[in-house]
Amino acid sequence: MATGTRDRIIDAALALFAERGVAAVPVTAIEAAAGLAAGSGAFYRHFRNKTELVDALVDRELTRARDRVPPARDEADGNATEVLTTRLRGDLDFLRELGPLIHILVWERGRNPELVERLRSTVFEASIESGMAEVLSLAPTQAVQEDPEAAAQVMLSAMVGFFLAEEYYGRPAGPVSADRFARALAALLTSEP
Amino acid sequence: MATGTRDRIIDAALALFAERGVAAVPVTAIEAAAGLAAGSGAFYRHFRNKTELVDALVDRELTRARDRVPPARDEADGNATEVLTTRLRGDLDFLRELGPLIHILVWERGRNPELVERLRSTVFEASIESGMAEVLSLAPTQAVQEDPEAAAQVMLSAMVGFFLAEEYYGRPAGPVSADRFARALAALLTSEP
DNA sequence: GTCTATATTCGGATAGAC
DNA sequence: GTCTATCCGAATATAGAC
Repeated sequence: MATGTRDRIIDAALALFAERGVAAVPVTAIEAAAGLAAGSGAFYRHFRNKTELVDALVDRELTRARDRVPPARDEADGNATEVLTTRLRGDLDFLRELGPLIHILVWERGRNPELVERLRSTVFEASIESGMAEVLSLAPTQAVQEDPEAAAQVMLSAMVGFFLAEEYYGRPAGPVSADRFARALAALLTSEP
Repeated sequence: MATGTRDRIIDAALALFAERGVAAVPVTAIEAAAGLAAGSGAFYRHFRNKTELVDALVDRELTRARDRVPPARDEADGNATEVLTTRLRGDLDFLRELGPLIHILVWERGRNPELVERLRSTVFEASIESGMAEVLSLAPTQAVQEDPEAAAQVMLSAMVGFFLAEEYYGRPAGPVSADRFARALAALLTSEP
Protein backbone atom coordinates (compact mmCIF):
# COMPACT_ATOMS: atom_id res chain seq x y z
CA MET A 1 0.00 0.00 0.00
CA ALA A 2 3.05 2.24 0.43
CA THR A 3 3.76 2.51 -3.27
CA GLY A 4 0.03 2.76 -3.86
CA THR A 5 -0.17 5.93 -1.83
CA ARG A 6 2.82 7.40 -3.62
CA ASP A 7 1.15 6.91 -6.96
CA ARG A 8 -2.15 8.23 -5.68
CA ILE A 9 -0.33 11.37 -4.58
CA ILE A 10 1.18 11.76 -8.03
CA ASP A 11 -2.19 11.23 -9.71
CA ALA A 12 -3.88 13.76 -7.47
CA ALA A 13 -1.09 16.28 -7.89
CA LEU A 14 -1.08 15.91 -11.66
CA ALA A 15 -4.73 16.85 -11.90
CA LEU A 16 -4.45 19.71 -9.41
CA PHE A 17 -1.28 21.15 -10.91
CA ALA A 18 -2.69 21.07 -14.43
CA GLU A 19 -5.78 22.89 -13.28
CA ARG A 20 -4.44 25.48 -10.87
CA GLY A 21 -0.68 25.57 -11.31
CA VAL A 22 2.04 24.14 -9.10
CA ALA A 23 2.61 27.20 -6.93
CA ALA A 24 -1.08 27.60 -6.17
CA VAL A 25 -1.65 24.06 -4.88
CA PRO A 26 -0.72 23.58 -1.20
CA VAL A 27 0.50 20.24 0.03
CA THR A 28 -2.57 20.03 2.22
CA ALA A 29 -4.77 20.05 -0.90
CA ILE A 30 -2.71 17.26 -2.42
CA GLU A 31 -3.07 15.22 0.74
CA ALA A 32 -6.81 15.71 0.75
CA ALA A 33 -7.15 14.76 -2.91
CA ALA A 34 -5.03 11.66 -2.33
CA GLY A 35 -7.29 10.50 0.50
CA LEU A 36 -4.98 11.54 3.31
CA ALA A 37 -5.85 13.90 6.15
CA ALA A 38 -5.23 17.48 5.05
CA GLY A 39 -2.56 19.07 7.15
CA SER A 40 -1.14 15.79 8.42
CA GLY A 41 2.44 15.50 7.25
CA ALA A 42 1.61 12.13 5.64
CA PHE A 43 2.74 13.54 2.31
CA TYR A 44 6.27 13.89 3.63
CA ARG A 45 6.59 10.16 4.21
CA HIS A 46 6.61 9.80 0.43
CA PHE A 47 8.35 12.92 -0.84
CA ARG A 48 10.95 15.14 0.77
CA ASN A 49 9.10 18.22 -0.48
CA LYS A 50 6.95 19.59 -3.28
CA THR A 51 9.87 20.04 -5.66
CA GLU A 52 10.74 16.36 -5.42
CA LEU A 53 7.14 15.49 -6.17
CA VAL A 54 7.20 17.63 -9.33
CA ASP A 55 10.37 15.87 -10.47
CA ALA A 56 8.93 12.41 -9.86
CA LEU A 57 5.68 13.36 -11.57
CA VAL A 58 7.44 14.67 -14.65
CA ASP A 59 9.67 11.59 -14.77
CA ARG A 60 6.68 9.29 -14.72
CA GLU A 61 4.69 11.19 -17.32
CA LEU A 62 7.63 11.73 -19.64
CA THR A 63 8.37 8.01 -19.57
CA ARG A 64 4.75 7.24 -20.33
CA ALA A 65 4.77 9.65 -23.25
CA ARG A 66 7.95 8.13 -24.65
CA ASP A 67 6.67 4.59 -24.33
CA ARG A 68 3.30 5.34 -25.83
CA VAL A 69 2.68 3.07 -28.77
CA PRO A 70 1.61 5.08 -31.78
CA PRO A 71 -1.83 3.93 -32.91
CA ALA A 72 -1.82 1.54 -35.83
CA ARG A 73 -2.08 3.27 -39.16
CA ASP A 74 -4.56 2.29 -41.80
CA GLU A 75 -2.07 2.64 -44.60
CA ALA A 76 -4.47 1.64 -47.29
CA ASP A 77 -7.14 4.30 -47.39
CA GLY A 78 -7.68 7.29 -49.60
CA ASN A 79 -5.41 9.94 -50.99
CA ALA A 80 -2.58 11.71 -49.23
CA THR A 81 -4.83 14.47 -47.86
CA GLU A 82 -7.17 11.93 -46.25
CA VAL A 83 -4.32 9.93 -44.74
CA LEU A 84 -2.65 13.05 -43.36
CA THR A 85 -5.92 14.35 -41.96
CA THR A 86 -6.38 11.12 -40.05
CA ARG A 87 -2.83 11.24 -38.72
CA LEU A 88 -3.22 14.82 -37.57
CA ARG A 89 -6.36 13.96 -35.68
CA GLY A 90 -4.46 11.19 -33.94
CA ASP A 91 -1.65 13.58 -33.09
CA LEU A 92 -4.18 15.97 -31.58
CA ASP A 93 -5.41 13.19 -29.33
CA PHE A 94 -1.83 12.52 -28.30
CA LEU A 95 -1.40 16.19 -27.44
CA ARG A 96 -4.52 16.00 -25.30
CA GLU A 97 -3.01 13.08 -23.39
CA LEU A 98 0.12 15.12 -22.90
CA GLY A 99 -1.97 18.09 -21.78
CA PRO A 100 -1.35 18.02 -18.04
CA LEU A 101 2.39 17.75 -18.58
CA ILE A 102 2.32 20.69 -20.98
CA HIS A 103 0.43 22.83 -18.50
CA ILE A 104 2.95 21.99 -15.80
CA LEU A 105 5.77 22.92 -18.15
CA VAL A 106 4.07 26.25 -18.70
CA TRP A 107 3.78 26.90 -15.01
CA GLU A 108 7.25 25.73 -14.08
CA ARG A 109 9.15 27.55 -16.81
CA GLY A 110 11.62 29.91 -15.19
CA ARG A 111 11.50 28.08 -11.89
CA ASN A 112 12.69 24.78 -13.35
CA PRO A 113 14.79 25.29 -16.48
CA GLU A 114 16.14 21.76 -16.71
CA LEU A 115 12.61 20.36 -16.67
CA VAL A 116 11.81 22.58 -19.63
CA GLU A 117 14.94 21.50 -21.43
CA ARG A 118 14.12 17.83 -20.89
CA LEU A 119 10.68 18.26 -22.40
CA ARG A 120 12.08 20.24 -25.29
CA SER A 121 14.73 17.73 -26.18
CA THR A 122 12.59 14.66 -25.50
CA VAL A 123 9.30 15.62 -27.08
CA PHE A 124 9.79 18.70 -29.20
CA GLU A 125 12.83 17.66 -31.21
CA ALA A 126 11.51 14.15 -31.70
CA SER A 127 8.25 15.61 -32.99
CA ILE A 128 10.04 17.80 -35.52
CA GLU A 129 12.07 14.85 -36.70
CA SER A 130 9.18 12.43 -37.09
CA GLY A 131 6.99 15.19 -38.47
CA MET A 132 9.57 15.89 -41.12
CA ALA A 133 9.66 12.25 -42.17
CA GLU A 134 5.86 12.14 -42.19
CA VAL A 135 5.42 15.24 -44.26
CA LEU A 136 8.09 14.22 -46.75
CA SER A 137 6.53 10.84 -47.36
CA LEU A 138 2.91 11.98 -47.44
CA ALA A 139 3.14 15.50 -48.85
CA PRO A 140 6.24 15.87 -50.99
CA THR A 141 4.97 19.07 -52.57
CA GLN A 142 7.23 21.79 -53.83
CA ALA A 143 6.69 24.05 -50.84
CA VAL A 144 7.48 21.17 -48.48
CA GLN A 145 10.56 20.03 -50.33
CA GLU A 146 12.03 23.52 -50.37
CA ASP A 147 12.44 23.35 -46.58
CA PRO A 148 11.06 20.17 -45.05
CA GLU A 149 12.31 21.00 -41.58
CA ALA A 150 10.47 24.33 -41.59
CA ALA A 151 7.35 22.68 -42.99
CA ALA A 152 7.47 20.16 -40.17
CA GLN A 153 7.73 22.96 -37.64
CA VAL A 154 4.79 24.75 -39.23
CA MET A 155 2.79 21.56 -38.89
CA LEU A 156 3.83 21.02 -35.27
CA SER A 157 3.31 24.67 -34.35
CA ALA A 158 -0.15 24.71 -35.85
CA MET A 159 -1.08 21.59 -33.90
CA VAL A 160 0.27 22.95 -30.64
CA GLY A 161 -1.32 26.34 -31.22
CA PHE A 162 -4.69 24.81 -31.93
CA PHE A 163 -4.45 22.50 -28.95
CA LEU A 164 -3.53 25.31 -26.57
CA ALA A 165 -6.27 27.59 -27.80
CA GLU A 166 -8.69 24.74 -27.26
CA GLU A 167 -7.38 24.19 -23.74
CA TYR A 168 -7.05 27.76 -22.56
CA TYR A 169 -10.20 29.15 -24.00
CA GLY A 170 -13.21 26.98 -23.42
CA ARG A 171 -13.39 24.55 -26.32
CA PRO A 172 -13.81 25.32 -29.10
CA ALA A 173 -11.94 28.62 -29.16
CA GLY A 174 -13.13 29.65 -32.57
CA PRO A 175 -15.68 28.54 -35.12
CA VAL A 176 -13.43 25.75 -36.40
CA SER A 177 -13.69 22.23 -35.01
CA ALA A 178 -10.77 19.85 -34.64
CA ASP A 179 -11.95 17.95 -37.71
CA ARG A 180 -12.12 21.01 -39.89
CA PHE A 181 -8.79 22.16 -38.59
CA ALA A 182 -6.99 18.89 -39.30
CA ARG A 183 -8.49 18.74 -42.78
CA ALA A 184 -7.47 22.32 -43.61
CA LEU A 185 -3.93 21.80 -42.37
CA ALA A 186 -3.61 18.56 -44.33
CA ALA A 187 -4.98 20.24 -47.45
CA LEU A 188 -2.44 23.05 -47.21
CA LEU A 189 0.43 20.62 -46.78
CA THR A 190 -0.59 18.39 -49.66
CA SER A 191 -1.73 20.96 -52.21
CA GLU A 192 0.58 20.49 -55.19
CA PRO A 193 1.35 23.26 -57.65
CA MET B 1 2.94 61.74 -8.82
CA ALA B 2 0.02 59.70 -7.52
CA THR B 3 -0.99 58.40 -10.92
CA GLY B 4 2.69 58.04 -11.79
CA THR B 5 3.19 55.55 -8.98
CA ARG B 6 0.10 53.63 -9.98
CA ASP B 7 1.45 53.19 -13.49
CA ARG B 8 4.89 52.28 -12.22
CA ILE B 9 3.29 49.58 -10.11
CA ILE B 10 1.48 48.23 -13.17
CA ASP B 11 4.67 48.29 -15.24
CA ALA B 12 6.64 46.49 -12.56
CA ALA B 13 3.90 43.93 -12.00
CA LEU B 14 3.53 43.25 -15.71
CA ALA B 15 7.18 42.29 -16.02
CA LEU B 16 7.22 40.23 -12.83
CA PHE B 17 3.96 38.41 -13.58
CA ALA B 18 5.05 37.53 -17.10
CA GLU B 19 8.29 36.11 -15.77
CA ARG B 20 7.24 34.27 -12.62
CA GLY B 21 3.48 34.06 -12.67
CA VAL B 22 0.90 36.01 -10.71
CA ALA B 23 0.64 33.70 -7.73
CA ALA B 24 4.40 33.52 -7.25
CA VAL B 25 4.97 37.28 -7.02
CA PRO B 26 4.37 38.75 -3.57
CA VAL B 27 3.15 42.28 -3.19
CA THR B 28 6.41 43.12 -1.46
CA ALA B 29 8.34 42.27 -4.64
CA ILE B 30 6.05 44.52 -6.67
CA GLU B 31 6.64 47.35 -4.25
CA ALA B 32 10.40 46.92 -4.48
CA ALA B 33 10.34 46.80 -8.28
CA ALA B 34 8.20 49.93 -8.37
CA GLY B 35 10.69 51.83 -6.21
CA LEU B 36 8.68 51.60 -3.01
CA ALA B 37 9.89 50.14 0.25
CA ALA B 38 9.28 46.39 0.26
CA GLY B 39 6.88 45.44 2.98
CA SER B 40 5.48 48.91 3.41
CA GLY B 41 1.82 48.86 2.58
CA ALA B 42 2.34 51.64 0.03
CA PHE B 43 0.93 49.34 -2.65
CA TYR B 44 -2.44 49.34 -0.91
CA ARG B 45 -2.83 53.10 -1.35
CA HIS B 46 -3.21 52.39 -5.08
CA PHE B 47 -4.96 49.03 -5.26
CA ARG B 48 -7.29 47.32 -2.87
CA ASN B 49 -5.46 44.03 -3.41
CA LYS B 50 -3.55 41.96 -5.94
CA THR B 51 -6.67 40.86 -7.79
CA GLU B 52 -7.65 44.45 -8.46
CA LEU B 53 -4.16 45.11 -9.79
CA VAL B 54 -4.45 42.21 -12.22
CA ASP B 55 -7.76 43.55 -13.49
CA ALA B 56 -6.39 47.06 -13.99
CA LEU B 57 -3.28 45.71 -15.67
CA VAL B 58 -5.24 43.60 -18.11
CA ASP B 59 -7.57 46.50 -18.86
CA ARG B 60 -4.67 48.75 -19.72
CA GLU B 61 -2.82 46.21 -21.87
CA LEU B 62 -5.92 45.05 -23.70
CA THR B 63 -6.75 48.64 -24.58
CA ARG B 64 -3.22 49.17 -25.83
CA ALA B 65 -3.41 46.06 -27.97
CA ARG B 66 -6.72 47.12 -29.46
CA ASP B 67 -5.50 50.62 -30.22
CA ARG B 68 -2.21 49.51 -31.71
CA VAL B 69 -1.85 50.89 -35.23
CA PRO B 70 -0.95 48.13 -37.64
CA PRO B 71 2.40 48.93 -39.28
CA ALA B 72 2.15 50.43 -42.75
CA ARG B 73 2.23 47.82 -45.47
CA ASP B 74 4.52 48.08 -48.44
CA GLU B 75 1.87 46.98 -50.86
CA ALA B 76 4.07 47.21 -53.89
CA ASP B 77 6.78 44.62 -53.47
CA GLY B 78 7.26 41.12 -54.82
CA ASN B 79 4.90 38.22 -55.30
CA ALA B 80 2.21 36.99 -52.92
CA THR B 81 4.59 34.69 -51.03
CA GLU B 82 6.99 37.53 -50.31
CA VAL B 83 4.26 39.90 -49.22
CA LEU B 84 2.71 37.30 -46.94
CA THR B 85 6.09 36.40 -45.46
CA THR B 86 6.65 40.03 -44.52
CA ARG B 87 3.21 40.28 -42.97
CA LEU B 88 3.71 37.16 -40.93
CA ARG B 89 6.98 38.46 -39.58
CA GLY B 90 5.16 41.61 -38.54
CA ASP B 91 2.46 39.58 -36.86
CA LEU B 92 5.11 37.67 -34.94
CA ASP B 93 6.47 40.95 -33.64
CA PHE B 94 2.96 41.91 -32.57
CA LEU B 95 2.65 38.61 -30.71
CA ARG B 96 5.92 39.35 -28.95
CA GLU B 97 4.52 42.71 -27.81
CA LEU B 98 1.45 40.90 -26.56
CA GLY B 99 3.67 38.32 -24.83
CA PRO B 100 3.34 39.46 -21.22
CA LEU B 101 -0.44 39.59 -21.52
CA ILE B 102 -0.52 36.11 -23.00
CA HIS B 103 1.60 34.72 -20.19
CA ILE B 104 -0.69 36.28 -17.63
CA LEU B 105 -3.68 34.79 -19.37
CA VAL B 106 -2.00 31.42 -19.16
CA TRP B 107 -1.39 31.79 -15.46
CA GLU B 108 -4.78 33.21 -14.59
CA ARG B 109 -6.87 30.76 -16.55
CA GLY B 110 -9.16 28.91 -14.17
CA ARG B 111 -8.81 31.58 -11.51
CA ASN B 112 -10.17 34.31 -13.75
CA PRO B 113 -12.49 32.95 -16.45
CA GLU B 114 -13.96 36.26 -17.55
CA LEU B 115 -10.47 37.64 -18.17
CA VAL B 116 -9.86 34.69 -20.47
CA GLU B 117 -13.14 35.25 -22.24
CA ARG B 118 -12.35 38.92 -22.78
CA LEU B 119 -9.03 38.09 -24.39
CA ARG B 120 -10.62 35.40 -26.54
CA SER B 121 -13.38 37.60 -27.86
CA THR B 122 -11.22 40.73 -28.20
CA VAL B 123 -8.03 39.36 -29.71
CA PHE B 124 -8.64 35.81 -30.90
CA GLU B 125 -11.83 36.30 -32.88
CA ALA B 126 -10.59 39.55 -34.40
CA SER B 127 -7.41 37.76 -35.47
CA ILE B 128 -9.33 34.98 -37.17
CA GLU B 129 -11.47 37.50 -38.97
CA SER B 130 -8.65 39.72 -40.20
CA GLY B 131 -6.52 36.67 -40.96
CA MET B 132 -9.29 35.28 -43.14
CA ALA B 133 -9.48 38.52 -45.11
CA GLU B 134 -5.71 38.58 -45.44
CA VAL B 135 -5.38 35.04 -46.63
CA LEU B 136 -8.23 35.36 -49.09
CA SER B 137 -6.73 38.43 -50.71
CA LEU B 138 -3.13 37.28 -50.73
CA ALA B 139 -3.42 33.52 -51.11
CA PRO B 140 -6.66 32.61 -52.85
CA THR B 141 -5.46 29.08 -53.58
CA GLN B 142 -7.78 26.15 -53.90
CA ALA B 143 -6.99 24.79 -50.44
CA VAL B 144 -7.65 28.19 -48.90
CA GLN B 145 -10.86 28.82 -50.78
CA GLU B 146 -12.31 25.47 -49.78
CA ASP B 147 -12.45 26.65 -46.15
CA PRO B 148 -11.01 30.13 -45.63
CA GLU B 149 -11.98 30.27 -41.98
CA ALA B 150 -10.12 27.06 -41.22
CA ALA B 151 -7.12 28.22 -43.24
CA ALA B 152 -7.06 31.42 -41.19
CA GLN B 153 -7.13 29.40 -38.00
CA VAL B 154 -4.30 27.23 -39.25
CA MET B 155 -2.31 30.37 -39.92
CA LEU B 156 -3.10 31.88 -36.54
CA SER B 157 -2.47 28.61 -34.69
CA ALA B 158 0.88 28.14 -36.36
CA MET B 159 1.91 31.66 -35.43
CA VAL B 160 0.82 31.25 -31.83
CA GLY B 161 2.40 27.81 -31.56
CA PHE B 162 5.69 29.05 -32.90
CA PHE B 163 5.66 32.08 -30.67
CA LEU B 164 4.92 30.05 -27.55
CA ALA B 165 7.60 27.47 -28.31
CA GLU B 166 10.03 30.33 -28.75
CA GLU B 167 8.98 31.83 -25.43
CA TYR B 168 8.75 28.75 -23.32
CA TYR B 169 11.81 26.95 -24.51
CA GLY B 170 14.86 29.16 -24.76
CA ARG B 171 14.80 30.66 -28.21
CA PRO B 172 15.03 29.21 -30.72
CA ALA B 173 13.16 26.05 -29.73
CA GLY B 174 14.12 24.11 -32.84
CA PRO B 175 16.46 24.49 -35.75
CA VAL B 176 14.08 26.84 -37.56
CA SER B 177 14.43 30.61 -37.20
CA ALA B 178 11.52 33.03 -37.29
CA ASP B 179 12.44 34.02 -40.83
CA ARG B 180 12.50 30.47 -42.11
CA PHE B 181 9.27 29.77 -40.30
CA ALA B 182 7.40 32.73 -41.75
CA ARG B 183 8.64 31.91 -45.22
CA ALA B 184 7.61 28.26 -44.98
CA LEU B 185 4.16 29.13 -43.69
CA ALA B 186 3.67 31.72 -46.42
CA ALA B 187 4.84 29.25 -49.06
CA LEU B 188 2.36 26.63 -47.86
CA LEU B 189 -0.50 29.11 -47.91
CA THR B 190 0.28 30.46 -51.37
CA SER B 191 1.28 27.31 -53.22
CA GLU B 192 -1.26 26.98 -56.01
CA PRO B 193 -2.21 23.66 -57.59
C1' DG C 1 1.73 59.21 -0.26
C1' DT C 2 5.16 56.75 1.87
C1' DC C 3 7.22 55.06 5.76
C1' DT C 4 7.86 51.60 10.25
C1' DA C 5 5.72 48.31 12.68
C1' DT C 6 2.61 44.79 13.35
C1' DA C 7 -1.57 41.72 13.44
C1' DT C 8 -3.07 37.74 10.97
C1' DT C 9 -3.54 34.07 8.03
C1' DC C 10 -1.70 30.34 5.52
C1' DG C 11 1.46 27.03 3.69
C1' DG C 12 5.72 24.12 4.44
C1' DA C 13 7.66 21.04 7.24
C1' DT C 14 8.69 18.25 11.66
C1' DA C 15 7.84 15.52 16.25
C1' DG C 16 5.98 11.92 18.37
C1' DA C 17 1.81 8.91 19.49
C1' DC C 18 -0.64 5.07 17.51
C1' DG D 1 2.20 4.78 7.31
C1' DT D 2 -1.02 7.83 9.04
C1' DC D 3 -2.60 10.54 12.51
C1' DT D 4 -2.72 15.04 15.95
C1' DA D 5 -0.32 18.82 17.24
C1' DT D 6 2.83 22.26 16.46
C1' DC D 7 6.72 25.36 14.90
C1' DC D 8 8.39 28.47 11.57
C1' DG D 9 8.60 31.46 7.78
C1' DA D 10 6.42 34.07 4.34
C1' DA D 11 2.73 36.79 2.46
C1' DT D 12 -1.55 39.71 2.95
C1' DA D 13 -3.23 43.56 4.77
C1' DT D 14 -3.79 47.32 8.30
C1' DA D 15 -2.55 51.15 11.86
C1' DG D 16 -0.62 55.23 12.71
C1' DA D 17 3.50 58.44 12.51
C1' DC D 18 5.66 61.62 9.28
